[in-house]
Amino acid sequence: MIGGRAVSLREASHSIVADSRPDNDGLRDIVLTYLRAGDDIAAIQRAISERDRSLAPGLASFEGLRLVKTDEWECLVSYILATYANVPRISKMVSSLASAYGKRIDSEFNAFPTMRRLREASVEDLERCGLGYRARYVHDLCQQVDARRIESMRRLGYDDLREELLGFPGVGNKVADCVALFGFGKLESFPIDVWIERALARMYGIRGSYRELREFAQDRFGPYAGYAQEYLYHNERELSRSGTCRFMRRGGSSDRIP
DNA sequence: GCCCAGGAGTGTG
DNA sequence: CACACTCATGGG
Repeated sequence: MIGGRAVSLREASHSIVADSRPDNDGLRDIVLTYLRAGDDIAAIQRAISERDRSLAPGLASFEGLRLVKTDEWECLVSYILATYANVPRISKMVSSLASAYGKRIDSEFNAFPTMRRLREASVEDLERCGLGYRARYVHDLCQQVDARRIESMRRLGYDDLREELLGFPGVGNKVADCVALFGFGKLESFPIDVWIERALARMYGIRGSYRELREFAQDRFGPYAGYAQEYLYHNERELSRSGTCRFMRRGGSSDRIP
């Protein structure tokens, strides 16, 4: 809401970023950093369209859909929790951890726990937060990661970052790519979950191992594959929920890359 | 009650 | 490397 008027995220981002009044600088930095307001969506969509003409017609309607840039530690733990769980439950696990170990912000909200604080939790403590078998992963992760480790990982390129993330307990291909994309801002990362598998099979008729699908996607979508993933993901979920589909199947001659 | 969830670890072929 | 099986639990 701006001035009591409902606006799109795109318009809100523009208004806040354009407003350089001193008392708005904090909010401006937050929007720039965490809502990626500096990303040139038009240029990104153009780059994706040039690589895959079949996506061009649908992309414009996703103009307001943005990637987020979250805290690396929070992102890492959250996606470890997200394995084999649905979204409402993931939210519940995160808020339970915050309630038990996070700094109190107000009567109904706690910040996500710091590494140091969460390290004090036993496996049993974490299970009481509803983590299930993920409690062991988070507990072991806390014993082998600290702020300096995360800091050093910020300087890595996508491939090296991915390898290091895969060394953490509870981190496989999909989680590593999600943390690389949303936590470390590697826009070439293309996380593949069940929805993306469905999208790639439906639209391109391909199936395969994680590596095969990832190489296909990165070759096809290029340095902004992460944005392409976000578009494909939401389109596939919309298709499942309401039957609407913004992207057509490939197959015509007009969408072929010369 | 039943089925599924924005998967990962482990063991085996 | 690819597959099958198991993992603990809440939501729909």
